[in-house]
Amino acid sequence: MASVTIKDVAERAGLSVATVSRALSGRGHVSDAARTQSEQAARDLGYVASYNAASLASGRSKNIGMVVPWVNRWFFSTVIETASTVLAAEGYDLTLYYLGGGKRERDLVLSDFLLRKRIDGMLAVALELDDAERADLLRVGTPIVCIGGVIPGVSTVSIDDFAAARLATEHLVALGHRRIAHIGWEGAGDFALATTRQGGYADAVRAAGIEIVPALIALGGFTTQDGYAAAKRLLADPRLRPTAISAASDELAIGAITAARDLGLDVPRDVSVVGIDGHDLGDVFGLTTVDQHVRKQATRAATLLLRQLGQEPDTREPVHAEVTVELLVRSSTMAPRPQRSVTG
Amino acid sequence: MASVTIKDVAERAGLSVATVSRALSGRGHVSDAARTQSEQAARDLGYVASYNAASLASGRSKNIGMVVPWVNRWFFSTVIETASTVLAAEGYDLTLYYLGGGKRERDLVLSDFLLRKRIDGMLAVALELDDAERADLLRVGTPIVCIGGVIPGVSTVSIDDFAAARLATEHLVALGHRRIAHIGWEGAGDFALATTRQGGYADAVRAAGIEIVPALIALGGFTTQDGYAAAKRLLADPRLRPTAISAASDELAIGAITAARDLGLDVPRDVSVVGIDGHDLGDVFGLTTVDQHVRKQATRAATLLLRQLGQEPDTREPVHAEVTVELLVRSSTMAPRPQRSVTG
DNA sequence: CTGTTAGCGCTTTCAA
DNA sequence: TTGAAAGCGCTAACAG
Repeated sequence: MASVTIKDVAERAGLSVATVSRALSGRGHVSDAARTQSEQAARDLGYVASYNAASLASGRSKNIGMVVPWVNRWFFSTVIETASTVLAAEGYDLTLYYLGGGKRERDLVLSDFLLRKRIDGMLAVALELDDAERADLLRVGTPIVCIGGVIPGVSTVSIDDFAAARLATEHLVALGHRRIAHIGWEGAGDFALATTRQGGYADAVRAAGIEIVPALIALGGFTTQDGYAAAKRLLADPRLRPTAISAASDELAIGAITAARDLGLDVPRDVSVVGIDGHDLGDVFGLTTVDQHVRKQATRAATLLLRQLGQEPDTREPVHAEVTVELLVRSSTMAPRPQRSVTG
Repeated sequence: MASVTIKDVAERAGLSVATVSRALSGRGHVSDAARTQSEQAARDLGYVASYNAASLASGRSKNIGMVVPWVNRWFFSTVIETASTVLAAEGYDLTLYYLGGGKRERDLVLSDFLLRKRIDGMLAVALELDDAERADLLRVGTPIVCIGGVIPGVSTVSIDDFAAARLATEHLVALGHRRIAHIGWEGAGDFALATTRQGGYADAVRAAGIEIVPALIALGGFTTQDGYAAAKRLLADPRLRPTAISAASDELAIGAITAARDLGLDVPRDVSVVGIDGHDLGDVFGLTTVDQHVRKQATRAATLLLRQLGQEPDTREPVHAEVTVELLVRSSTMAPRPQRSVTG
């Protein structure tokens, strides 16, 4: 337990503590001899530097904080895995701040945990802040990179949600669908409709000269279960019965496919379903989707954050990187069957 | 940036640094007056203690390390969310060590990251170690609690995997099934068959006087895709065609259900499927399963770890807590239809 | 290139 | 109950 310190290494190597520190950390110039001896001594003793001491002295903690509203959803767990891998390769730890609890937990994380100088930078995943929270965070001065959501004034990696949903919906329109439902969630912020997936759906529908039917828009949660419930409502009601569903995420879409099957409907013969994500399970469900290249987004975000850490605080500038999405056609979409009558 | 230190708080409160430290951390006795003043001054100044400095001085870091082989699988993400919530409530951060990369990343985590005195304790999720790795970890002396897997000599929260799989399979046997397939993965360790889900399956089958057909046992990966592929193989081959499938996890089971549907088979009329987990999606798929109460397991594990941190190092003793599983019957299982002929 | 010397911000004896 | 003082283990000027 009385762990071996840098002092022990220095003694064994016959060097000063400072030289060993330089040799092992790679900061400052050291002779090859000194480096070799230091490394040898460290290895002999099984020396592992204390992060805390190093952090305290240097102000750098080699730790990134990641704030997530969920872990148990594909987008988030994929971002976590990817970012973790990228960061670990550069010697960074990843401390996870899960906002899943209530308002109190959230406040605690935002006001306390993140300020304790434990992290060098922060990856904010789909984090929506009010003005006060945002101001608080910015004041701290730690570099932040957002992914899956935008915080004004902060570096961001994202896709064009509006365009992604429009693309998905346009695919349905191009196949000849006219009664297209949307399953999604409420957008946040003032310009929600202009920037969100719901907005993209509406835009594509309108552009096709189709009237928007509010009853065909089901806004709710994010989970597969929510998608299942929404689709069941939509598809079971003979007055609504869409020929296609444009879902705001693959999880919602998979729920919709399952609901359709449970109603005895064939996908895509009776109803087409398209999602957004590029979910790993898309293959199994034959899901046509708009791939948002999540791993690429996460890699970019982590890389960007790392780069900002390397820059002087005052040279850091908010960067916006947008990843291009891609339509991935599988077997959950096709042209609608000719309908006898359509009840509006 | 020039952040406010405990010294600033002490000055404003008109107290010594030592007293403020005691007041704010709750260690040692302080008068009510001193406590109130310290807290007030801290609030006024927006003081947040530096974890690093506190850690260095006290040896406690208020940080738990969690080692996971996956994030993007239900069991793991659920454990992460649950443990994170429990730990945060006690003021602990959670640093995630994802072992997803290759052998090199794994070694790095096990030999470096975990030894840097950044964590007070460790939650090891389904971590399988060889003897050398185990010895290394134990030598460090940080309290460890395992979940979803056992490390000899280390505190563990788990279920009885063997019994869970036997229960699932017995349920099929009781319904009258005789051709029961198993989809799972290779067990590790010497006593694999005696302690794993595959073993439990085999035991139930044998106990029913049914001969074990190796071709009905599909061992492979852990994902829904793997379950899908395995089931498709099993169900498409007329020489094999089981009337029921006992899957080692709900994800495999969901894959199996999807495969069955794609083959035009009705679940449960044509084939029954049972899983193990209590997956959130079980409802949507009507999946009969053996609920292993993951959130309860995770809560126990986190609580147990916290308790061990409170004990003197030499009073700590490995504890084994076993959570009871429960059969949850939904609509993916039923009695087999009378068969004309069975080709063996 | 290397050693000496101060701390980093906090906790914790030890006296008072 | 409180304060003074001595570190925790490391890094970062500053000389040499």
